Amino acid sequence: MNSPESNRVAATSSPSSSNKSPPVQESPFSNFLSNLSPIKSVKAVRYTQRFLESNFPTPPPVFTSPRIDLQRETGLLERNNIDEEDSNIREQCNTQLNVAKIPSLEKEVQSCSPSGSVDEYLADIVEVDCTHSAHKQLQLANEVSQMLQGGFTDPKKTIRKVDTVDNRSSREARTLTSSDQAEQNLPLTSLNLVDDLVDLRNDESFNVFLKITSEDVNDIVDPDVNLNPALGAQQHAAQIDEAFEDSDDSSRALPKEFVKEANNHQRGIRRHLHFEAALACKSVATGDTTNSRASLTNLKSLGLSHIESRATSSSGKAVNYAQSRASKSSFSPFEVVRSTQNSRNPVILSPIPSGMGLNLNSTVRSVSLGTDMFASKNLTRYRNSQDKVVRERSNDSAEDPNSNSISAVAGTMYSYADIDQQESQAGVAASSDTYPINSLNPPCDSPLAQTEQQIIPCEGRISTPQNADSVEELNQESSNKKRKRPSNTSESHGCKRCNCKRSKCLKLYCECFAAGVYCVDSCACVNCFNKPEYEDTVLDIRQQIESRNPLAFAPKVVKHDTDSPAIIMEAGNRNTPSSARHKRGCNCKKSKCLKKYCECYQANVGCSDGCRCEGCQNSFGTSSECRRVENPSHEVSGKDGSMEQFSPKWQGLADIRSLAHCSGALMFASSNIRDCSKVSQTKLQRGSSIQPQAGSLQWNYSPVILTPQLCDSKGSHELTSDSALCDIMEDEDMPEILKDTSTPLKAVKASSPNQKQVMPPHYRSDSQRSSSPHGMRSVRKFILQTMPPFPPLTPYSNSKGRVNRKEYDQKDNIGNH
DNA sequence: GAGTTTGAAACT
DNA sequence: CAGTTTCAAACTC
Repeated sequence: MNSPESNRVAATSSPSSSNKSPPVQESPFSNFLSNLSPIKSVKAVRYTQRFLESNFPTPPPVFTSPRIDLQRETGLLERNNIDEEDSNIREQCNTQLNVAKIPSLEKEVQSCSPSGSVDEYLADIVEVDCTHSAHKQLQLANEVSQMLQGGFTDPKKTIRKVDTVDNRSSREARTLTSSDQAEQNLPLTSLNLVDDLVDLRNDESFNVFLKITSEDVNDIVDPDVNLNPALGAQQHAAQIDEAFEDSDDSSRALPKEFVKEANNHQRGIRRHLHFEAALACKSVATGDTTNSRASLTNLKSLGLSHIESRATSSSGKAVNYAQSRASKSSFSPFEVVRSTQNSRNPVILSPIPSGMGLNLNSTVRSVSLGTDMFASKNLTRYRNSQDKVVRERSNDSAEDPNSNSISAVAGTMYSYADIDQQESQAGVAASSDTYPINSLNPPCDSPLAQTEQQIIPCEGRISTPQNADSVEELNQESSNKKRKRPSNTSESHGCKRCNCKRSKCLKLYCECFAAGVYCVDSCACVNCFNKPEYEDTVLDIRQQIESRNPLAFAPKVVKHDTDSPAIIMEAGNRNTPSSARHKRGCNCKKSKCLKKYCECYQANVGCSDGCRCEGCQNSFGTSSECRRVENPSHEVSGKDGSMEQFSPKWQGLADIRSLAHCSGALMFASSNIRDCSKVSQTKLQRGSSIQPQAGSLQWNYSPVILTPQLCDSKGSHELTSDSALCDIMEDEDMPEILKDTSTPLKAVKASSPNQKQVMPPHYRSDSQRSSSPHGMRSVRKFILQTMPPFPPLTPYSNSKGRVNRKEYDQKDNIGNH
């Protein structure tokens, strides 16, 4: 093999310990994984410790030693904050028992946050959340559960360590970690541990443990449910639903739909999460802990809620708090997770399900989140699920959206997750469906899929009821689609299913890999290494690819930023996102950009000057008058000189977006960004009532069409605000990386920074907003996520660019009028 | 379902 | 950086 990965593997020669080899392949990768296993071990140890600490306020004194030893063994020094976290956990354990303090605690955490800017921005959200302590309480419990769940990625070695310390603790730790069935498949050295875990499931003590974890919550979760791998997702949902009904806390009672939806959703998200977690771990392994805040930013860009940001910004206090709350949580995360782990699907089950998209790939990797990152992820997941539930509930009650935002139920999601790979796949599709959009092209399939996944993963999980329905349909269908790529259906359902034969799904040829998701069982790929078991390999390959092209995993389609709420509103009926453009542009020769060979066409975006296509007849984006203004000649004869005046903007925008993704970590480092977020938030709120719809592009960098309204006074107003934002962002603290206009195409020549400044809060699921008043809040989160993408292209972020922008708008107005 | 076409990705 | 090869999706029959 000449492939990079093969070379790498060769370089790292260690005896293959893999008991689980890829379908056909033997295992150079196993060796690779084995070499990387220490990283996992460290991570697992840490989380195990956390778990123990949270459930046992006085952790075994010996416990720290193994960890330290492990660190030494692995040579990982990224644990600088472990002690800090430990102290935080202990400290919080003493105070967290009081549920009433939860809201205040979070606030406190915020105040303590070094980041300041972001935290401040989030503060208002917290306040809202605090008003609903009941939901919050449940939320925290779920968060803890999820965190615990996600934290134990590689329990095997960790458990070993723990066993030596404390049998009881280790036992419990196992329970937690055993949740991942996938682990059994991992080519890790401590395989025997897996067996123990399996046995543990049937062990009485295990049930006891589960019971203990759930006692505080009135035994909401039935251990049997969780332990029964055969249970279908609906069964789990039903059982959990019963649990809720039984719960004394009315706030915990959730509609079954919520649970089911959450379940489906979770499964869908799972694929995405793998990478995230892996990336986080990878970052940790690299020892880059200098910019946890930036990492947090990345997470946010992936859809993290403000909770996460709080947690991370506060040096993981929030997380620790959540963990400490684990014992108190109404839902035992472990239980839930365990049920998932018992599922048949070894591959899909991810120790660290995360709701984030892959954009972490580029961003997270560069900046290690360390422990905080995982915690943040978990929190994010949890919160998203909560949002989802809340939203559904709000449909019935139409109450304050914000208040619901934190209601806790999310934790239940995991109990349903991953009955098997098929379901998992369906879940992915579901998650995709949940993405904003009325997908003409479901997120996962179109080139946008990548973008969507990267940006909205978490958001997408907040699915609307109809999404849940579609999810169920997908689940049913998925079983029949396995190993067969459904013609035109995979895309329609927003689920990526590759068919790779020779790339091992470790190249961008693979849609799954390119989209930053793991392949699922329904994929027809051969010798696939794009699976959680090989996350190290995947991450390594990804790094290699990114080393060649930092934007390789950036969204291929970027949206034009002029979409203010008003614009979005106006553009709601459009399905030809003229405002979106392909990052690099296509290079079509024969398809005339009228077939899906063309990435622009596939993404439902119009070609731009960045494209090098011949005989372009791309109809996307040309239907709108603005599009014609933008490129009068493009529609008929393809690109020509006439586009020049506008095309650079698009390209520049795209590039900026991409850069933002790659350097998203840097975003939050700047306090200015916070300001921008605020502004954007304002905009968003104004447009929160928008009914979006239309094409798949709407979400994410959704291609908002430049409608006449876009150009009118409203648009101008927005632009003005944007300009202000631009000024702010330009002036200070802009990381060089963001300033760097270099892109593969280097197309950002004269693009106006203003274009980018406008936050597109709407790429979030429009359906979500339309269906729920929560949309506003969601948008807010999204803003936090996406604000980073507006780095000023230094040379061009000047006033001139703004002028150009205005001119552009004026043209649009003229063209429309 | 097999074969062809196509263009992105990877390679040289 | 351009040309070539590889690859897998899209498409056709």
